[in-house]
Amino acid sequence: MTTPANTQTTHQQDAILVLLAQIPAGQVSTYGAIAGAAGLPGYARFVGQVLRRLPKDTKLPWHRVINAQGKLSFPEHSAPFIEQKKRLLKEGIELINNKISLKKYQQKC
DNA sequence: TCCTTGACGGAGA
DNA sequence: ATCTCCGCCAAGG
Repeated sequence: MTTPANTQTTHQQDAILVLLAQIPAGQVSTYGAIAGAAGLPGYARFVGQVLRRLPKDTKLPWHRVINAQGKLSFPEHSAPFIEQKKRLLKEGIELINNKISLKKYQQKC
């Protein structure tokens, strides 16, 4: 076989994508929570990098991932911010002052 | 190989 | 509750 060099992070990336697909509509998760669930505590930033690399036409619910503060990790005037907020509202997630109540919407499982 | 960047998180003022 | 600073880790220049 050809030397499978980079397997470690690649495998973890796949785990992150799987967890992302696990998030049901109407609920959200945080970068840190996904990282921890993937067995990578403290890798919140890495999760962000993985999502950033997702293709524009991905079927994965990337919009259900927010930061630990319950807010969207995009500038309020940016296009992705508007798009994410739009999708969340469409799923029945309530944003109060551009903030989401993790208490109510964060996936517990 | 070193420095900078980034869809983060948490503590402090 | 808002803002700033520091620590975290991987990827890119």
